[in-house]
Amino acid sequence: MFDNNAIVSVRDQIANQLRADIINGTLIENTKLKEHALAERFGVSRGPIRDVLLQLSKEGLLVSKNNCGVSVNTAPDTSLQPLMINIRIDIESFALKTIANTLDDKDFSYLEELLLKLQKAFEQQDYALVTDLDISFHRFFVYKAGGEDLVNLWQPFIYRMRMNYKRLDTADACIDEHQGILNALKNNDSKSAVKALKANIK
Amino acid sequence: MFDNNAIVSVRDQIANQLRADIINGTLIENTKLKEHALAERFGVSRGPIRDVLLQLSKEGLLVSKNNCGVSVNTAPDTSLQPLMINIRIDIESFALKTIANTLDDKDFSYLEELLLKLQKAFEQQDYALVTDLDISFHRFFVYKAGGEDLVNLWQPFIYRMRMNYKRLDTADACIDEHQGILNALKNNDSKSAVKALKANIK
DNA sequence: AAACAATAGATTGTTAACAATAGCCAGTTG
DNA sequence: CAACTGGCTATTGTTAACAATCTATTGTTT
Repeated sequence: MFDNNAIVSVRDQIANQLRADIINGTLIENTKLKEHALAERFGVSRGPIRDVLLQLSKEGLLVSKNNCGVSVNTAPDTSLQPLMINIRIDIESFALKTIANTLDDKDFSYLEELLLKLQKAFEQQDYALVTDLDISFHRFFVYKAGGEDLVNLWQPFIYRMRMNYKRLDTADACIDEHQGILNALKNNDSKSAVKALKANIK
Repeated sequence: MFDNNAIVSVRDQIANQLRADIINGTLIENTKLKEHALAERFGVSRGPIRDVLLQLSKEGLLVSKNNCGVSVNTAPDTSLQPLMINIRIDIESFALKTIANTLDDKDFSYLEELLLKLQKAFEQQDYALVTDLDISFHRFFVYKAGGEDLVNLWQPFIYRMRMNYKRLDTADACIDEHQGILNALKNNDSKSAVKALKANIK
């Protein structure tokens, strides 16, 4: 996940693209996705496409009915939102507490760089990239604390939640909140980090 | 999920079988699963098998490395267990509170029947079935409260947790705990239901 | 005209052959 | 003797054709 080898499988590339389209609203709710059309779009056969659709269904972004194809899932019912927020906070607080005092300079510069890119993405109004970087920032903690394993449990929540608020905070607030988390980590102050996190998740 | 049509896709049948094998310990950690062998075992081609492996990887029961096949995942690190227990309780408490006062006789008799089967499975020492029925009991709440959507978020946690304790409680304790939840629901006492739930999850 | 049945088209589910890749073992070289 | 290169085998990744299923339309019947 955070190793040097930047090779990404065809499947993951397609999955990332479709995920982005759904989260950004390019693909609207209930849109039916046809395997053949997607295969043509990405220049592969239907096999890998089916893999991707299955994957995204497991993540909750798509819903699939037997022999009836898959379509873009509706945003989760708002009644679920408080629950999902709680769980995100549970997981990410756990992560922050776990990794506090274990980060080195390389980790910090990775996060700093992420925030710089985030700032730039805001300036260029590239909101797809904003979302991507935002998620990457949080994923870093989760991965550090619980590895691929915990990331797999955590990811569906964040993806599903993102379907609800297409509109993001103002740039300044978002950057500040993330910077708050990062600063607290630098000071080995996990309590403040969690506090900053809670301000960020809503 | 709980509708009459009992038709289950080939994919799901195979997935259920493999899941059971992993949770029950028939398939031990780090066992490498070969697509061709599985295809032969289940009498299908490699296509559906690949789908299943991808699905179970998303659930965390398997891990997959590019071009290197999939193998049975190790049980989650014990440091994650408190977190996972919390989240299960979060979700299932939410579910119990949500559905309290909404259940009808049909629901209750479904749950009663489940407990009867559970008792029988214990008597016959069919622990695979015990696990299955236990999970079904809890899934009922979660589905009622949040539909397929919430089930998808919840399921990976329960599967992953089940990898840790192969050994189940004694029959009596397990039945009693579930009966406690059911009784509280019948009395529309969601508070007691949650309390009984917390006793059950550990 | 409304309801039902049959048919045609489109779409997914499955299969088997083909291509690419990783791991392993032998043979070679310093 | 250790380390490396090369090819071989086993396994996964991909493809395109075929089978099964669903949707919609059209035609028939009452």
